[in-house]
Amino acid sequence: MNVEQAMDKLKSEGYKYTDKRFDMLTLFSDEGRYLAAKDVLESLQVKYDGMSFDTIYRNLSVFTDLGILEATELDGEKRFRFSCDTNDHHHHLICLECGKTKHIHHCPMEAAVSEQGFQVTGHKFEVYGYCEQCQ
Amino acid sequence: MNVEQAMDKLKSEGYKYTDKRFDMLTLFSDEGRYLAAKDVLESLQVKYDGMSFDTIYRNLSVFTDLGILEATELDGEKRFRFSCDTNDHHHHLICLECGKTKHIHHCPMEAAVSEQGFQVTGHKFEVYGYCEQCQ
DNA sequence: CTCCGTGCAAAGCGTTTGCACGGCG
DNA sequence: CGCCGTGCAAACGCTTTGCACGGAG
Repeated sequence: MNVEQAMDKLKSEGYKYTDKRFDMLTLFSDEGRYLAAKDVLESLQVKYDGMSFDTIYRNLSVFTDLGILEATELDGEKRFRFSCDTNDHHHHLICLECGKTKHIHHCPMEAAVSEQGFQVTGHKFEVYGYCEQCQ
Repeated sequence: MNVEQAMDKLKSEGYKYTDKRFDMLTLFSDEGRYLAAKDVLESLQVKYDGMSFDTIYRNLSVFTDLGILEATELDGEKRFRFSCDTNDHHHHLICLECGKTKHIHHCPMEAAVSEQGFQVTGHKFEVYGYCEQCQ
């Protein structure tokens, strides 16, 4: 998925084109890492003067609902990243400093769970630390 | 670790004995599952009329600092459970309804991470779903 | 012209903190 | 009798929501 495809998806679902949505998606596409709402605001308010959290949050929510972004939560803060190819199930190494990620192509679910009577609906495997630049 | 050992630890670290602390620890010991602050309040305010979140949060913080409780975060809410034996590294199946947990004795870290240049400081592997009773 | 997207403001939720008092040691 | 633990109240950070206006289609 790239920015154009994401905007197409928006339109096909009845959402309108706006420069701010385009710029938000471009930001996520360019960065390719987890960003918090405040990171998005910081980036966009350079260009848009009155830009506030409301629009950010509302659009993040729209994007996530449409599967354009994927979300995780760290230290009570939601973070979002451009959705990776969903056909390729994987997990992330996440840098606690800059939010950059690396893929982990090993999913522990296969080996881990042999529980009877527990209906699994989801799982989370994340490794935290510091990337080469941030150490 | 049991309640008595936990209270001893508190004393040895210079913290005082209070009924509320004892009851909080007893609750966590009895339940043996993840509880949110509001769950603790709900349980203790039956016995203590003016009981408020302040004490809960402050003591949860103390307990966690001393390693008596372990914490995780789910849906923007901190949850705590009586610390399992720390010698036995493991992860949890967590019921999204009642918070009950089962241990997963397989840790994915060994198999997963062969990244160069990434300094790993922590990891999280949790499986979510519904236990037999809550399905 | 009709809604959707937006900014503004205020509220929401879980959590944290300053203060003064009361109780443990 | 000193200091820690507590309740009260207020503030906090992040997020969500009601409202009215302006811009996309």
